Amino acid sequence: MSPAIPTFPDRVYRVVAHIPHGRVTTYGLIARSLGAPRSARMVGWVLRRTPPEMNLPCHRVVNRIGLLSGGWHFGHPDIMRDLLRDESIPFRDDYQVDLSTCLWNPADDPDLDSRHVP
DNA sequence: GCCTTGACGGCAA
DNA sequence: GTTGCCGCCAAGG
Repeated sequence: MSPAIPTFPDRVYRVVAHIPHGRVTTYGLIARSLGAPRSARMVGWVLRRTPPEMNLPCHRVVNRIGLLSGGWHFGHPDIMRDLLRDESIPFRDDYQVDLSTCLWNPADDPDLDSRHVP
């Protein structure tokens, strides 16, 4: 049978699904954990096409400075901001989270096999 | 079939 | 410290 090679979107979904409650990560960290440190943009492209049926915590993904760059994709940045605030995620500004205390690195999760084979 | 945009990031000037 | 450009890959006009 087909080995079911995990596609790029599948890997992104898996990482996002493993983001702990009350924590956030960045597009760059996700891309880097997938072995494509320069494809952070692709992560955002994948998340934009994320089916809502997956119920992925895509609101826990922010850019490298903690800004809710994808807030408008939830209808309004306030929606994303409210979701994060509901998880007690500290905010530095109205639309910027404090990565210093809630940043989560996918590579730090032992459950994730983010090791890319040569 | 070509050009522009896009939920980004790193580096140079 | 700020501003701008390039890279990456795909979809839309």
